[in-house]
Amino acid sequence: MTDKTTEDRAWGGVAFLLAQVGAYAASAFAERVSEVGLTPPQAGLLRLVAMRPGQAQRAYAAYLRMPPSRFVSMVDALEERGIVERRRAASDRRANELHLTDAGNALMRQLAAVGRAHEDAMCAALDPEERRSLRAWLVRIAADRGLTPGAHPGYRRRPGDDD
Amino acid sequence: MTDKTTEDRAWGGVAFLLAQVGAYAASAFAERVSEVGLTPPQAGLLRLVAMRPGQAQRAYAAYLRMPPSRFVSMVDALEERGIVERRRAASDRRANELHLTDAGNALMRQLAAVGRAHEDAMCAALDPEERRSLRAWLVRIAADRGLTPGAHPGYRRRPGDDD
DNA sequence: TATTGTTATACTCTATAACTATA
DNA sequence: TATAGTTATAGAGTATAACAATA
Repeated sequence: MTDKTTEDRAWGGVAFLLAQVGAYAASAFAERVSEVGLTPPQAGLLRLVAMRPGQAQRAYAAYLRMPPSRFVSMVDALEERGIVERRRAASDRRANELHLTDAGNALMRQLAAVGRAHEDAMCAALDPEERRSLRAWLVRIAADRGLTPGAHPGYRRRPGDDD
Repeated sequence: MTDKTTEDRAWGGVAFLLAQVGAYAASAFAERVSEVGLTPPQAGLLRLVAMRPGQAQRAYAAYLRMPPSRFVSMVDALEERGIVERRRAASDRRANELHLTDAGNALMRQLAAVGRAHEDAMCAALDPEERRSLRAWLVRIAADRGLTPGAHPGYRRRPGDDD
């Protein structure tokens, strides 16, 4: 079943390769962040709160396209570990604004290191110039397909909404 | 929360973009093949049986890295619809060899058309030369990371096995 | 009456492992 | 005793939708 001289054609087209390599990238990243005690969605939220602190939960949840039920338990876990903090909004006492604690900021730095290592591993087969071009094309495709910067859609999104 | 002039940096690195665009590619493909009444794994199996007919189930399952339990119900569904056929192997009567029926071959042609449409949509933002380069780099990355040609790992694979 | 956050429930998907028939 | 295929079961993860507090 495994030819040593696998035909190039067997790899399939760009779309299939994107799905395959993308799934691998997600899986490998999950493994790496688990060593810092985080799941990929948690890491995504951390990054988001670090970039734009003090927003209401629903804003983050909407941006990450995550249902509220899932989002709440995620914040619960991070708050129990003292990474993230909920603060009642003064203007609207229903809303919870999210902030990173000092521990959260420290974790963010670890997370950044993990991200760099992952990035380098994924791009190991490419030289710096190829790496830049690849990134530019991926951004172009993502924008063309109407994806949200920094938001991992996962598989839960209904395709066809904009396709 | 949504800047009109989103900073390029907000898209993240190559690894994140691969995961994001890859998830989208998988999701959009799932939507397309569902119009032909198939799930993505079913489409993958169909392609595999078309390429190498007459192998035992366990060979396909192993190649697709799919647990037997999941594989059996998948074949059940395809056989009930008369797309795929199980034949007892003469040499080893425990084994089931898989073959496409005429209907299966016809469906394969539809599937090929669906695949081409999907491929074109995913690459709409790229010119032909960029498209070729992108494919070559993705193949290089996939090979470098030890991925199997034509096999979609999904998220079920234990990362770290070869990372 | 609508909205923010929360909780409860029900459902889908998956792998694990027991089982059968051949070898 | 080991292996191909099958079936049963239990667990994780998810979304849907009911709920409480505030607007």
